[in-house]
Amino acid sequence: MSWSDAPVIARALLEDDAPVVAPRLLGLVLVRDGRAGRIVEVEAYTADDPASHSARGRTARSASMFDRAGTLYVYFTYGMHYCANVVTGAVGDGQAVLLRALEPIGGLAAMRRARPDRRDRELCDGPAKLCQSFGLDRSFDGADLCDPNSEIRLVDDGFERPQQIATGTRIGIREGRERPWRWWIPREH
DNA sequence: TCCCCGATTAACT
DNA sequence: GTTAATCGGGGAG
Repeated sequence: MSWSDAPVIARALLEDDAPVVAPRLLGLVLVRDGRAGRIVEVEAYTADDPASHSARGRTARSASMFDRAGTLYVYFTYGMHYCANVVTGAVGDGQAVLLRALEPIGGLAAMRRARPDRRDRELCDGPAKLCQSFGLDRSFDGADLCDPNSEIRLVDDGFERPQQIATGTRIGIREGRERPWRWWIPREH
């Protein structure tokens, strides 16, 4: 099945705690405006987690992180970058999975235009890079990834489950390092 | 109101 | 390995 006619995932797949959902997302496909990328690296964040934006309760920035599973949470950081998350759990939980890296599988031309002079493998190999390639900003915050008519969607193209999943410490955080809440599909090479 | 710093990236040495 | 870029969030006062 091609990603272009693949169905959106069932919301129930996301209605569990972020550390449970995160490895589940590996291999699924993010689709927006003719662009598609297979999820190859994720991190989990929860409300009782000092590294999470939801740790100190709901704020204007993190509000969508407390919405229902399948909501897209996009935040702005370092004065120039956006990062995208898939909200999980129940309404009010404040849990999400950060999309850290995708493998570009469709709409490469549009991605190259969004990130000129980069190698293809550098189009989506970072949380802010994938947002650049997909043109994501705060206007996408709150979108529903499980709505088949949504501008941005999460689909399952039948890709076989990854044979190997690696896990380890999350990147770029100070507190919460004892939680091995990063998962990725090891690069074939 | 002020001030510090970040779930990053790219361009250095 | 180090560091500048760049600015909004949110805690402190």
